[in-house]
Amino acid sequence: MLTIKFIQENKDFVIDRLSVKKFDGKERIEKIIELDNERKNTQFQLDQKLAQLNTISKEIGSLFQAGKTVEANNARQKTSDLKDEIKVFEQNLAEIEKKITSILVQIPNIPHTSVPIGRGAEDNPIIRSGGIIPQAGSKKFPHWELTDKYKIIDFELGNKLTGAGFPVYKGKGAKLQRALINFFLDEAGKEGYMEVQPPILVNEDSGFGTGQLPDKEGQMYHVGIDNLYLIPTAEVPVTNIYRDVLLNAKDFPVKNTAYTPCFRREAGSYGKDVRGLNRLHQFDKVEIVRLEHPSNSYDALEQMVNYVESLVKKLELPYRIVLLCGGDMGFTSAKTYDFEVYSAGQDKWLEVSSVSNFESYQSNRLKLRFKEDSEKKTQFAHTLNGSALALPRIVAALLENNQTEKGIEIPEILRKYTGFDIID
RNA sequence: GGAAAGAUGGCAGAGUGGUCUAAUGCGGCGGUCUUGAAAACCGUUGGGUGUAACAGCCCCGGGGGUUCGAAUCCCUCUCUUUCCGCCA
Repeated sequence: MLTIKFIQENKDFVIDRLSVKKFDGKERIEKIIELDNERKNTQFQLDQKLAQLNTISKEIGSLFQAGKTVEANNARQKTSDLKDEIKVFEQNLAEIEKKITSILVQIPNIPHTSVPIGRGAEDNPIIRSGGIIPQAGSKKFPHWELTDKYKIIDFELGNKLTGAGFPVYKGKGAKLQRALINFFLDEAGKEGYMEVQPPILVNEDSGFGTGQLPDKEGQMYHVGIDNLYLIPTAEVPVTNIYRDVLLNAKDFPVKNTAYTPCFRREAGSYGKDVRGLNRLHQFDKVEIVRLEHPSNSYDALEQMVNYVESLVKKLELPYRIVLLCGGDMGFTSAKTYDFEVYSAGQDKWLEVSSVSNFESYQSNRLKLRFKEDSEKKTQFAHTLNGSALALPRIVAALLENNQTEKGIEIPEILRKYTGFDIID
């Protein structure tokens, strides 16, 4: 979430930038400023009362030790009013703080000044593209027909075991999954990301830290009996490794990567887009997470985009990189690039990665700070992350683009991971 | 799942109701000495809030309570360790 200090000092700027995200924040911003002033005032009065009580208590202590019991007991009488007043201030303060937080978590991150204005996906500028879109010659089948034909992914079986959106990968289909995961992790390792294997269930604090809770609760599967959530992305556990951590400026960059299954309820999604591998409840993803000094986070974002680009190039997929406009951005992000690959069987661009800079929006929630050697004050670190990459749509594109009469050709780079050249 | 013990500063560890604004040791930082280093000695050493800067206030696992006063007593939750049970 945004810091109150920043809101206090940049009120009009914040309101203006929020409007780029199609968020009308004027009323809430003004309310927060008002409440924060009230908070300071209440805190000050409470502190004064506490100071008085501390003084009296010390006096009573020394009176008792000096054996002056009568005076001590007299002094004790005086504290009762003081304690009542303290109680009132404490209650008021708690109420004000609760109100502030409840409004603050409703306010999205403000987009970076380089984010274009726009309403939705149709307004996202294409930054770069590459690869060769297969020419329409022979008929290209959608992947759900290919997975059936070669018996590599069984959607019906998943329905039986769990429900829609939980496919079973079989034979070369399963091996392809494993190959992609290993390929992505190896590449991330070469790029300097340390591999971690986090839990895939997280607690409420973690969900809050990265911004899934409280608002997007319905997007996550919840294990009620233990009050834990299945992660929608490795971003959640990996970023929360650094919750309540105080780093040194020298520690940057901190680079982690993780493979995890991801679970999303996708409540409200239905229709054509959910066919086959396009939208699943459980899928595999390798994520990269990076912590940065604020002065370097936008360079880091470009580096991450270049890295993800290198992956789709190595997989020989036709791709394009779009910069999300204000209206299409996520709640917590300050700037996001999406990667889309072209999938010939559906004649569609499929989103396979989203790379974002959250600036200090997450670290404020996480209390993820750092300190310069020369300075006493701590600052919030910047957090960034990106998919590198999400598997299902990569698999869909590979199947649809690489289909031939003989079968599905595996890209050169993956062959040492799969152990086979063709799915037939 | 049952029983017991425990959770204190970067680490180790004392403190069981009133100079605890937490002893001591290690580590870190600065200095003296030295050609340089080590050793020794001296000093220093967290976070939050707040302020122009001080002051003040809060933090001894989390939350609540008792008391004029809580690291210390009570309740509760979480976690750790040991033993038992179960078990990949």
